[in-house]
Amino acid sequence: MTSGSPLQRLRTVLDDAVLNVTGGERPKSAPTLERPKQAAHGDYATNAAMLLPKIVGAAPPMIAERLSVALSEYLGDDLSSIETAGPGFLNLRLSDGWLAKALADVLAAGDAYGSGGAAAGGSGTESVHLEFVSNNPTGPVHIGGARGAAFGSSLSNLLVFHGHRVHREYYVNDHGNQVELFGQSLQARARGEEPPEEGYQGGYVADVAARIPDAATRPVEEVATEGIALMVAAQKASLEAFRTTFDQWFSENALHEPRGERVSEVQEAFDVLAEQGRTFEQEGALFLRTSDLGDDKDRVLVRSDGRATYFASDVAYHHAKRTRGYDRVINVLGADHHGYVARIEAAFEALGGDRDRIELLITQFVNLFDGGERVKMSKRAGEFVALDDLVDDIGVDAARWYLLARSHDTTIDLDLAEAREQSAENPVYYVQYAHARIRSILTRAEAGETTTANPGDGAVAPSERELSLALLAWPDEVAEAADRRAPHRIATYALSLARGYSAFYRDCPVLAAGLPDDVRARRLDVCRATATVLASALAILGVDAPERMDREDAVEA
RNA sequence: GCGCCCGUAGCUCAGCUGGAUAGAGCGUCGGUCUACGGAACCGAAGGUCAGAGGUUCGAAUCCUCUCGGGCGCGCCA
Repeated sequence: MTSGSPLQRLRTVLDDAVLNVTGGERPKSAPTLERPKQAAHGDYATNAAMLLPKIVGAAPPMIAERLSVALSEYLGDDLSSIETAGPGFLNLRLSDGWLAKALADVLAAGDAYGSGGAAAGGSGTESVHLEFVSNNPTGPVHIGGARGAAFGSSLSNLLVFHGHRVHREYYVNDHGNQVELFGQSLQARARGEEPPEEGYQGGYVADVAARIPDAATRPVEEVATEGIALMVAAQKASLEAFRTTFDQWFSENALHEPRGERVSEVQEAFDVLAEQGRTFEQEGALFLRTSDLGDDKDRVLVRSDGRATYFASDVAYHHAKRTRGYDRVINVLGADHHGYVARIEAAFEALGGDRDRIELLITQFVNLFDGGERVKMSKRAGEFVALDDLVDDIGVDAARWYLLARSHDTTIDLDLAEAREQSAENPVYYVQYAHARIRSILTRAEAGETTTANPGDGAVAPSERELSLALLAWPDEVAEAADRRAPHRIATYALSLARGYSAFYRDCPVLAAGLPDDVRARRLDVCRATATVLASALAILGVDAPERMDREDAVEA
C-alpha cells in the first residue's frame, strides 16, 4: 500500500491533500487521477475538488485552490505546475526530475513491473478455478472454442500476472447419449456406411474411425471410448499449438462413478441438495428447485426413467469445484450457453456456495469473413472452421490477437483476409514490430554503436514525456483489466504504447553520435522500459514478442 | 411471449462502476524523409455515440421506454 508504483505514490499524496482540506473526512468516491485527453490539461488531472463541496462547504474552484496549496507543499520540486480549470479540475504537471525517478522505479522492477497488484488492491489475492473451452469431445475444437481458448488462457495469464493463483480446467463431456451417438457414427464409417441421421457427419469421423483397430466389429461402447480418447488428445494438441494449456482435464463420466468407499460425486451432490431441502420429486422425476434462486423454472436432475440429466452432471461438477476449496470459480461459456447462467448460479447457491464467488462469463459468437465474404459454418455438415484451420490460415499470433482485441461480450466479425496480411495494416504485427525494433536498438547500444542521426537538443520531447507517462500507467491498466476480466484492454493498451513508441522514435534519436551520455542513457531507459512492458502485455495475450522480424516474411513489397 | 448480449466514423471496434473539445486500426484523400529496422512517419475529410424521456453541476457511460440485430428458452448434451 505504502510503496507501490510511482503513480500509486502520487495518489497517496493526493489523498493526503484531500484529508488535509477536509479535516480528515473522505469523499464517498475516491478522487480520480487520470491522464487528461488533452495535452493542454497537463500530465494528470484530478476531480477531487468536485467531490468535496458538501464536506468542505465551499465551491469546487475554491476547494481546488486549497488542494493546490497542499499539493504544492507536499510535492515540492516534483511538481512543475498546478492549475484549476473548468468546473473545478486540478491539472498537474510533474517535473522532469519526478519523471526520471519514476522511470528508475519502473526499470528497477524489471520484468515484474506492473505485476502483483492484487496483493495491494481491494480484494487481495485469490485462488481461482477457471473453466474454459469445454468443447464437446466428439469433434475438433471449433471457432467458438477458439475464442473461449484465447479468452480463457489470456484471462488466466492476466490474473496470474496480477497476483492471483489460477487452476485451469477443461470439462470433458464424455458422458451421455452423445457419446453413444459418436460411437455409432465411428462404427458406421468404419463399415463404409453413412452415420445415423442425428449422428456426426463431419469428415474427421472417418479419419478417427480409421485409427481405431477393428472399429467395424467391436462393441460400439469400446469404439466410442477410444474415439473420445483420440478426440481429446487431438483437442489437447490443437489447444497447445494455440498456446492454451490446462492444469486438469476433468471427466464428466468420472462424476458418476463411485470413488472407493465414497459414493459418486453426483450422488454426494444430490445428498447435499436433499439435506438443504432444495430437491423434490414429481411425476417420478427428481427436480432441483432453482426457481427459488432466480431461475425461470425448476430443473430436472433425474428423469422419470431413472437416468440423470446433463444438468445433474453440471451440479455435481460445481459441487466438486466448491469442495476443492477455491476462493473463486470462473466459468467461461459460449454465447449459446447463456441460458444456463441462471440455473448454474442457482445450483451453486443451493449447494451452499456464495453467489459472489462464482462468475459465468459469456463469450459472444465469431463471424468469419474472407475478403468481405461470409465464411459459412455448418456443424451438421461438418464444414465448420476448426481451430486448426484458423491457425493454419492466419497464424497463432494474429488469431489470438483478433480474438482478444475485443471485449468478450461483443460479437466479432473477423475478416481472415485482413488478419493474414503480414504488414503494418495488421495491428498485431505493428506491436510486434515495435518490440523487435527496440530490441534491435538495445542490442546495438550494448555494442556501443552510434549513428549519424541528428542528435537534436536532448531535451525531454513531448513524445518522450507521453511515452513515459504511458509506461507509468501500466500497473493500473493491469489491475483494471484483471478486475474487469477484460484482457482486451491489454491489447488496446499495447497498441497505443506501440504508437507512442513510434512517436518517440521519430523525435528522439537514441544512438546518435554527439548525444550527451546522460541523454543517451535516459532514452535507452525509456526504450528498455517500453520493451519490457510490451513484452509483458504480449505475454498476457499469448502473443509472441519477437527479438527480430525478418523482412522476407512479408507477403508483398 | 420471456431472458441474455449488442447498436459509437465508410468498415471492424475501443471508451461504459459519469467528468473538460468522443478515440484507434483499416479504408479514402494529401504529404514527409540519407531511414537508430520504411513492416515508418505527418496531416485531412469523416460521428445529432440507434431514438425518446429521466437522474445532476456534468451522460456515449446510470434509469425507463421504443426501434433494430444476434443468441437462448427440452425429463437433449
